[in-house]
Amino acid sequence: MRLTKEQAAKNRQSIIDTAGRLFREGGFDGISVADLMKAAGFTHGGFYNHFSSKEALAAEAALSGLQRSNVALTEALMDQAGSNHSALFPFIETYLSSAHRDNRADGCTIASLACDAARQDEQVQASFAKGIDAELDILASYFAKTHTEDQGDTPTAARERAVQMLSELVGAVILARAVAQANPSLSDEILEAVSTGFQGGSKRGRAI
Amino acid sequence: MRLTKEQAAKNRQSIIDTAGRLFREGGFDGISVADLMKAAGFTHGGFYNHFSSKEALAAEAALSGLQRSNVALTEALMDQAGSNHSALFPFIETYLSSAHRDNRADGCTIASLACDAARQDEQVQASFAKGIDAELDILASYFAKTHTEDQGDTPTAARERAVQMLSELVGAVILARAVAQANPSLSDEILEAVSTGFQGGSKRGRAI
DNA sequence: TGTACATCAGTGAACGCGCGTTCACTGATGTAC
DNA sequence: TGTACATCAGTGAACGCGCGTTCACTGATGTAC
Repeated sequence: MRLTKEQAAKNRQSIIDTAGRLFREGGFDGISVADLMKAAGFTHGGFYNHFSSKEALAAEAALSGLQRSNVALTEALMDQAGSNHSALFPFIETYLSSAHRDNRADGCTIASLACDAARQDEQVQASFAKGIDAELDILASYFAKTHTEDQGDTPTAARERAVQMLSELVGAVILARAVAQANPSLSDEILEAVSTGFQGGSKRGRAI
Repeated sequence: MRLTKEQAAKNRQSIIDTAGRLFREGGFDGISVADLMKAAGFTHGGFYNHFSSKEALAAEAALSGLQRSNVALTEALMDQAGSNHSALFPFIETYLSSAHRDNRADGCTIASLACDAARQDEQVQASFAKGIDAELDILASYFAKTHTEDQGDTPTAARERAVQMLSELVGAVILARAVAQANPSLSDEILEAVSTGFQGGSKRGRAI
């Protein structure tokens, strides 16, 4: 039953993609290797032909998920580069939507798995470090470009704002998810309050 | 070997406290009932004399940990009520310290377990909803009291600011922990950037 | 207050179960000649 | 280009292990009379 190299590589990527979805949904410990392989359309015995351990797959799946989001963010910011309004608005609105809160499998890898990452080994944390650092660079370069004249963002200040914004977005989605089943109105309130803050409706003057 | 009612109640609380520490450290799935009971000084067989399931203990431990933090926060804000500077500064500094990042067991229950809460049953989420809502009320009433004259915070705006601040603080600690082992300088940068924002050093005018 | 019995927190062995990982095997692909 | 053999992705049974939970048992406490 040996497969072509291309097919084997496709299957490997399919396992990584499926793992990404299922890990985001249920956590690294919430899905077994056997169920994971089944979901990808294989039996579990072949797993170790592709990965040295479940943890190694976790690191690859995390990196893949983070990079996919970063590519999408970069494209979204380029699409609207010439627009009057902030190109970040649609991204923020989507990120803080109830749809994103309610669909972990297809959502942000950071919001789903960052808590677990604190307890995983260095391989997994290295994926998060790479993905988060890249996302911060994307956001910082956007801030540096769009705000140089009127708000005087130095590269340092732009990076600081990127860290602050990512922290707030990630925190909001995590909080909203933590209470979603028991208190849906609190969950909605969290998403809306943070969204309002970024829309410039807040007294804190945090309009983008 | 029957114990006095007081001793039994003490033992029960001891299990809850130990569970809180170990759950924050390793996640709800990261510690077994047997190890948990051992850490509390008992054999595992007696567990079900106190709790109907591991999940029920998780809900109790989460609520207990959240309430403890809320009591501490309330006291900290009262202690400094007459001060010139914001009474929140010390809280924020402690929250965003590397000591807090590196000691999950004794730290904030939200920052440690909120991601996992999204995947737990409604009992656990109810604990988070109760604890988070209470913390938001504490912060909001602080904002409403200290900023009424000069910044015109309505109760609604105060609550919004509470949600935004808690999201950013929780998000920052989670991000910092996710990359701590693989990229310590990125981890430090995250804590410092968010701390700087709250100190009013940012261009975003977010001074408390 | 004293006695007899029910209660129940604790012990430690045992339960079934699912986990991550290993293994012998299959057979089409890849490669050396 | 054709043939012979090595490679390796996939299969499915099996491994040891730790998990959450249950159980029979112990014996001091709590309670009814």
